[in-house]
Amino acid sequence: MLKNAGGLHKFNGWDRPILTDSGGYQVYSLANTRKLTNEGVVFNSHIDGSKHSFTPERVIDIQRIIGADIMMAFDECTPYPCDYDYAKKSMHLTHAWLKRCVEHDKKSPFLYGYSQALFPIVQGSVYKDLRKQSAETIASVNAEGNAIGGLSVGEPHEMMYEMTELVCDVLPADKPRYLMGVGTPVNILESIALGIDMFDCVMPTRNARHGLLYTRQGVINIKNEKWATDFSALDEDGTSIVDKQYSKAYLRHLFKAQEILAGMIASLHNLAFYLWLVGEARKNILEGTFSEWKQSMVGCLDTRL
RNA sequence: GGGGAGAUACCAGAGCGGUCAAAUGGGGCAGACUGUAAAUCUGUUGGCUAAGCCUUCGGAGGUUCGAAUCCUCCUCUCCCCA
Repeated sequence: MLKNAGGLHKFNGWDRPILTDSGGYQVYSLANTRKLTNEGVVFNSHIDGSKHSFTPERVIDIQRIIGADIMMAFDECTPYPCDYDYAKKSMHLTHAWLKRCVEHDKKSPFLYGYSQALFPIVQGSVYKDLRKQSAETIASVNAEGNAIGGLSVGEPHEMMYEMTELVCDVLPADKPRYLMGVGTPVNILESIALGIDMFDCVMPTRNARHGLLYTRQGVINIKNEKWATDFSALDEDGTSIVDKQYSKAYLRHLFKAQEILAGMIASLHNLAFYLWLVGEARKNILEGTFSEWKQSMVGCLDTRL
């Protein structure tokens, strides 16, 4: 399935795949309100306080029903910092849950006439031996693609890159390597250089809602006063429809007026920028110019405009 | 015409003799955000030759060691009655 992801393949009857997460990240982000056992996780709804539980089996069932083309295994995303003993214990828990996910996945039939891939997730915090061991375990599952979790949770970038590189050396190169939760435009380019093929992140949309725009010249905080009377296009080089349609001053006004449209326009812009960025990366890889191109991009992307 | 209430920083609004450059909201300015409990959170918001000093609480006087706080007059707002 994924080998055809370039074009001809139809996914869930549409032309774009659906990817669902397992809830593993909620185990991390809802740390205050959940109870974790070997069986799974119990947590209270923030909406009405009702109890809910995630187990590896249940998480597969849910993703089946959603019909995701790529389902994620249930894991525990450890926080940073995380002491070695806990990281080790947690990694083994994630591996045990993975086994249950895989078994349950095999047992349960596809519901909508197309197959669903199940990606396992490497853990191991920032410890090299754990990361290596986890990557080997994950690779041995022989899934259609492999994910790296537990990074971009507050550790220094250098550490994140070091772990990514180490894990990429173990995970098969002929299957997608998916770095979960990353990241900034620079993070993405650096990670591609280390062998990553897939990403997902809240950054382009959440930061857009908060007024941060990514461009190839650098980062704009559109809420800043300096844009108040700048009536130039949102992004002269932008590829999305909003980029030339709206001015910086207008978007700033929408933010100041707390118009919901502000977050929508900014999100469209950032998403288009991310798409352009990885598209360029792909092009440069194919042309053998990725390294130089990345070098030239990284210099600008972090600039504050 | 008679009676009453009040004027505080950009706005609203506490404070009612010293611990007040003045609570708290809002607004302004800036920052954070990385498998989305996130249209969220944080800092800052009189001026300077800044651990100190200077000018602020409608205006002008006064009382006091000391006033945004007490007294007198003035100006202006709002409410009730006629």
